[in-house]
Amino acid sequence: MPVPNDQMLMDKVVNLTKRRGFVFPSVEIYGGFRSTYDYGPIGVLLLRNVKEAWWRTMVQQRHDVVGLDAAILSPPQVWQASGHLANFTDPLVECRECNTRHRLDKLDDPDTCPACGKTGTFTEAREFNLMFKTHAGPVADGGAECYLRPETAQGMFVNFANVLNTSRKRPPFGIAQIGKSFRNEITPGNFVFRTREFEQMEMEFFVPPDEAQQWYEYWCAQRFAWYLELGIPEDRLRLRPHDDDELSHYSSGTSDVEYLFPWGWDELEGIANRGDYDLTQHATASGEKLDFFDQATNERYVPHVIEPAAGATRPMMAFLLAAYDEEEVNGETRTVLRLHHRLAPYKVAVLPLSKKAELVPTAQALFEELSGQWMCDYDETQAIGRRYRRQDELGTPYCVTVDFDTLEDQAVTVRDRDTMEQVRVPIAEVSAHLRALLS
RNA sequence: GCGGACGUAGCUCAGUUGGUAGAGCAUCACCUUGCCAAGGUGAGGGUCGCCAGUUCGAAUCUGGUCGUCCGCUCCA
Repeated sequence: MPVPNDQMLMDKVVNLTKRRGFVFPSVEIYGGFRSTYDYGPIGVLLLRNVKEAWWRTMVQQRHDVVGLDAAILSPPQVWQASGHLANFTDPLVECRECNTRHRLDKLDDPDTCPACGKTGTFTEAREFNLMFKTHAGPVADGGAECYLRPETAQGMFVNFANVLNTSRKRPPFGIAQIGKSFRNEITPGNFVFRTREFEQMEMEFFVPPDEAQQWYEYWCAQRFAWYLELGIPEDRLRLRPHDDDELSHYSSGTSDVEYLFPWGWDELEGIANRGDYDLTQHATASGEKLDFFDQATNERYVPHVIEPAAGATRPMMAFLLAAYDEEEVNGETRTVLRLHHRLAPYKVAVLPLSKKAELVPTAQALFEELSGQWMCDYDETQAIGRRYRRQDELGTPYCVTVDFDTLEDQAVTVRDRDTMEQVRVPIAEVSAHLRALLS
């Protein structure tokens, strides 16, 4: 039965993630800490799989993209050059009359509230810098000031020359990175959708200037297809070009991949044409040459950049919401996460039909063998039907059951999560059988 | 941050006019069963978000604080 994509679904999924150890609100024993979440035993597997699926398509399966893992702490010069110090600071005022908040720099009349039309009701303007500032070294004086990165992208720009000189790549080529970023969001919320500490999956693709538009279109299509391939239904996914007035300070063109969340369309990923903005800014600020000399054409140019920038936890949420399903089986509700096998926390669960002594050693040996290839679960408690339900809720695509016949025929039952069908497979062939299914 | 609503076991909730906490499900152990949330017997788990105050006495009243949700705003 289709589950309506509404607040009820959101509640069910959030509830499931807490109940089954996907996500916990941080530091609950101290009352919680706003806008931070911890990923539990199951959630850490799912989140890693989302990141691994991204890395696989963006780095592993490409000849033209290499990886990077840059530092989170960075000095003010980087953010001065990138424009974040100037553009990530919003002067905000609040209307005392109608309790709305506005960006002072976007108001036509700095004294009149656009919401209620009253004049002179604003509070003093307050600066909201979205970057976390801290101090490197033991003394917290001005000279030691540094920032937690608000995006991973600058690590790629700052290392552009390093990568160019060591990787034997030339435009068009990309640098990809997965890592934590930090933004002092005014209002976090919607579970893990907007948090102050979050994980990004970003790739900067450096291209000859005259190829920028075609690569921009290429990456829009490529990224859109990625979500479809991993199980997001087409009617809940769209590519939306930004209007001119919502473009970031660095972008000359941006499209968002959006998912139809229970609260409406919202962003999973942005694909931006950053032009030569970043490399030029860093070249000017640092005095280093950040360009490319093309021997074939005898031309020197500053590459333009196409940037697909995704969150990690937003897609994770979208995959969970899209995978959540309920169906009626024997008068009971069966909750099942129909996650793509590449995303499923556990690929296989090994379940001895009984925990009687004669079945356990065989089951455990099989578990040991399969665990060498995949993240597997092992469960011998309670009735078999209940254990299938537990695995269904975690999205485990295959269950392998060792039963009393196994002792005779040296074969086990492989049960499919989606169809609930079972096939008998000789123990010696289980590994290869599953490998084919999970490829 | 401002405005509104809310905060009792892992989950869903009871808790009467203030008298010092209960149920179902879940978890764990044992018995029974043996392929789709079976049955039985037990067990663990809550200073009622936290801190003060009023009171002989507060989960129940008051204040503060933390957190959650919605709106304003921001964004991967």
